[in-house]
Amino acid sequence: MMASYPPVQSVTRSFAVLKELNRRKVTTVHDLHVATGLPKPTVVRLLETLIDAGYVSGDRRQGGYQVTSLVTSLSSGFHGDHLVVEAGRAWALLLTRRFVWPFSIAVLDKDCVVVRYSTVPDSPISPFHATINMRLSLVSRALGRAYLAFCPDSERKLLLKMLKTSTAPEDAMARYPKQFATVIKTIREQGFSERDPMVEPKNSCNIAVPIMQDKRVLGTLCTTYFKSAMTRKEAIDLFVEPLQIAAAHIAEDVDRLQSVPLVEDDLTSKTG
Amino acid sequence: MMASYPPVQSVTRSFAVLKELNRRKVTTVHDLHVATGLPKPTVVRLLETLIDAGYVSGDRRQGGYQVTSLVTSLSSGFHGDHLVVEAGRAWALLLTRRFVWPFSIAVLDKDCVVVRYSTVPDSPISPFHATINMRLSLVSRALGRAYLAFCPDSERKLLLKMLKTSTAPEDAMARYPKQFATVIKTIREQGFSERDPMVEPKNSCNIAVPIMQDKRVLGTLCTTYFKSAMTRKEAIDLFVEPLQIAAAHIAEDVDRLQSVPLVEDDLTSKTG
DNA sequence: GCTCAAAATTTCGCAGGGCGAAATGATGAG
DNA sequence: CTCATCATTTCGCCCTGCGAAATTTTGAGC
Repeated sequence: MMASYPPVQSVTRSFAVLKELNRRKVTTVHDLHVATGLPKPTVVRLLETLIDAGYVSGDRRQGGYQVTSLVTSLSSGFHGDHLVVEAGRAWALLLTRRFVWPFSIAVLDKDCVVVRYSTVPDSPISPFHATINMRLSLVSRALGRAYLAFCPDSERKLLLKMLKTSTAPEDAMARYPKQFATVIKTIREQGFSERDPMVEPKNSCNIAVPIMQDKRVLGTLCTTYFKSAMTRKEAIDLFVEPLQIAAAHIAEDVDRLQSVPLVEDDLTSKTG
Repeated sequence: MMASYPPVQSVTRSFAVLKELNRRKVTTVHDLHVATGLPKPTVVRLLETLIDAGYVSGDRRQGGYQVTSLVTSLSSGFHGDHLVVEAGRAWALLLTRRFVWPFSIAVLDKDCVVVRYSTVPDSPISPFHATINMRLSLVSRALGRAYLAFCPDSERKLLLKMLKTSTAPEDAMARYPKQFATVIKTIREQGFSERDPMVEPKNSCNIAVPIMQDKRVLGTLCTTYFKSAMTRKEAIDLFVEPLQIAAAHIAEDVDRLQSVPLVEDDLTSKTG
């Protein structure tokens, strides 16, 4: 279809508002005004339309607005997510319930990773955190570095080859193979990755681990924390082990989903 | 907030279009025109806006239009789904991949069940099937009947008491306790439920099983098939066991998610 | 390859729907 | 109680979204 119309302005605006509402648990009119640049009467009008449609609830007295369960109708037709994301969602929620900090899952997409699941909206202490569908560098971001460090050598060589020609500023270190090899080596030794300290935001840091299956990386799992809330050492002591345990469980769940028979005679034929 | 504006027409329309796109894998302009009642130029204009925003892709030559992975940004803030839904999603997808027919998961909500997950968009052979967020009768629908039949006696008595005053036509049988008790007894004996044959659509049927935990029903899982594609006996032979096996796995996953320690010393203290 | 029904796309004049500055109201920190 | 700030409401205006009609495209059937 060759586009015959310009985008419908109020529709584009309403999706910007809804997307913003999905980024946190509760959002105010002011928050939406700031995030979208829309005049407040416009924000209110669109909010009221979303409330009328059932996708949003709340008002000022409740501290703001939030999405309702009905928003699942707006994405229920998309099931193309990786099995690792399907299997990992509940574990990420479990981690946020246990530790309160936000957790995310990312998968490889060409020469970067994409956040496919995030519990940012469920965490009351959310540093600026990659929102869902955000593409993150394999070179400078924790979620990406965990992928690069733990994927098979042949895959890493291929990815690094692609990254050498990348013009993205955050991929710059890929053009210094020796320096970056040291980074990769350190990550492999310690079993987890962290964001390049040169990359914004500077008030937070994150820790990521790979989700492995048969020496392949299915995806990566990470948390983010405020530097003001704990030291790096405290964060490592607190998060690395639970991240690794959860990653192992996610991998087990993927295994089971891929191999469990659903009929008794399938089981019989396998043991037969 | 007291509503100060009428809903923005084009916004309401665009969500109706997007919701419809989520109901199936691929949708045509004609399909959307029929489902929403909107004139085709209006449908095309809204579609182009959704494409421009990245939530939809495709065109006539691809057989129609479909939602993209970006729609997950429109619901990512909602995480209030029951753990049974989180745990069950991947299993439902697995079932559809294995059997091609659609599968759904529902949970209790007051005096009916609500479909919280459905693989209808992933199944090329989708009979009219309950879409996500649809409320279904406990009395006449398979997903609801499976709940009623297998929940604890005390809970069933309470639900039946509520249902006796229901004016919904599909709950009518709740007012004939003896007749309905026979239905419940049969379902318990055979281990699965089916939709009341008097309820539309008549060209399909479904089979549902409970997802049990400690004698409580966490939710229900079902499939739908065309009567023209197989006999009732063939459907029972094909689906009941896999449904029951998948339901057992889902329940196990819920158990593990609720109880697994994420730190080694938690594990130590438990075994200590 | 042609016909033709049906679906898809495009045009464009029009009017009313959506807009946002300004005004007013509500809230809560100090 | 004051007052800064956020929330809500008003309402005149204008340009955005509309949809009938026209045109184009598609593919089934022969």
